[in-house]
Amino acid sequence: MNLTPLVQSFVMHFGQMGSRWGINRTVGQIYALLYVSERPLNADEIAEALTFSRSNVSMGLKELDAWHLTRLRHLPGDRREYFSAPEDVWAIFRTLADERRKREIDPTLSMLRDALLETPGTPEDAFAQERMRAMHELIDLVTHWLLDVQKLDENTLRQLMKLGSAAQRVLEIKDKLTLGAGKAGKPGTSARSDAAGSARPTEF
Amino acid sequence: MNLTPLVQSFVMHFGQMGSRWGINRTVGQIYALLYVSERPLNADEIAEALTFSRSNVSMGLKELDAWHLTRLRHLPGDRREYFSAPEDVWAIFRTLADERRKREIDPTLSMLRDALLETPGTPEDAFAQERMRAMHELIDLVTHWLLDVQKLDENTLRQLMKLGSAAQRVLEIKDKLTLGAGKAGKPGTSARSDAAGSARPTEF
DNA sequence: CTATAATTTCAGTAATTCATGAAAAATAGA
DNA sequence: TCTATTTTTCATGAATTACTGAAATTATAG
Repeated sequence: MNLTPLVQSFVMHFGQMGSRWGINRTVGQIYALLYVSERPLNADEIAEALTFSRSNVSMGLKELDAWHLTRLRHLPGDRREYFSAPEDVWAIFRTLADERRKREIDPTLSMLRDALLETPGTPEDAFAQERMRAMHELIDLVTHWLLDVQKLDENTLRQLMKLGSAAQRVLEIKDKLTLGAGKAGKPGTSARSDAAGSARPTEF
Repeated sequence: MNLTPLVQSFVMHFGQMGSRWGINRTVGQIYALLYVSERPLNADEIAEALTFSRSNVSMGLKELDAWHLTRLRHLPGDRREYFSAPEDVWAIFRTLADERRKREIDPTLSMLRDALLETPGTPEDAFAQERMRAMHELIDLVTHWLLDVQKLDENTLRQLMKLGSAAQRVLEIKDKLTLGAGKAGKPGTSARSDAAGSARPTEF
């Protein structure tokens, strides 16, 4: 297995960026290779293509598995394990968002919640707690919003994203429509429209 | 300067999470301390509070400055430099998003753009390039969307986020309104509504 | 301009993370 | 069950990153 220059540069890039993304070179390169491979690869093929030791590849695959970024399958008449990256880029995006949230956000939200339950003993504590409250509110809001957005199907998501900040306009439109709902709006539509002005519903 | 237990645990948490966020312990702790401090602190105070060497604090502050996460000021009659974290959490969020995009996304987008300009020499290259195209399209879409969203003011953003995935409903509402625009819609409003069905506008 | 205080740089060292090969464990066909 | 093959674990060394104290640089008050 020798890689074409195009694949080489893609793989190398993922290796180098790995450190900025919180994964190591090995893991980055393995993922990149699987992502652009048409067929699943076994660990030996990966080790050979990237000139990593077999054990290093094993560690890397384990790490990718922990991120739920690989699919494992067996080919008939071959007892080796074959790995591939899911093809659906939106699904990959969702997985990444989920995992990063779990690892990078949730622990902090949890810590902040605990801190906010404490009774401040000093004026400094009171100030610090107010800062933590502001941080918690923002993270909580953004996190839940992204969670909600993630639940949308690909087409709706595309539509929403192409809309960009024109969503602001949509909010204005919604307000207009809500105002007119008493006269002409449909009940199901107007019932939902109060979400913008009140607390976020726990579930959609 | 000795820290209260509440502030201690906040600072420690940022130190520990630092590695997952791509910053080191020192930088994380310094930022946490500044964030919950009512008044700006000078480097010696930070070094004492966190028991870091003075030079380590200097490095850490330099790093935070590179992230545009600190404000520097001078107090009258004191030639030392005093540091603080901006109070506006939304502004901090924007700054972080900008910096992470610059460091973690832009280089990859650039690499992908270059790769997509190449003429694939083999069937494997053609497949790999198609995968890169899919990745590029997704990252580009999400990145521009977040850029657009970031431009909204705090209140609009709050409103949008509280709306959550009910934004899907808003899209439906918009469609209804757009359909009815020929009869009742205002020109300025309906002119914007086609954004959802066409390419993303380059600027808002 | 000089003296002094404050900050930064940098070389050396400590600590952490990464990668390897050897050995152990697991898996599946015979 | 036994055996051959594949995968994982783990101790060790290599490489990278983080931290320190001393020296150099920069800034300011007089």
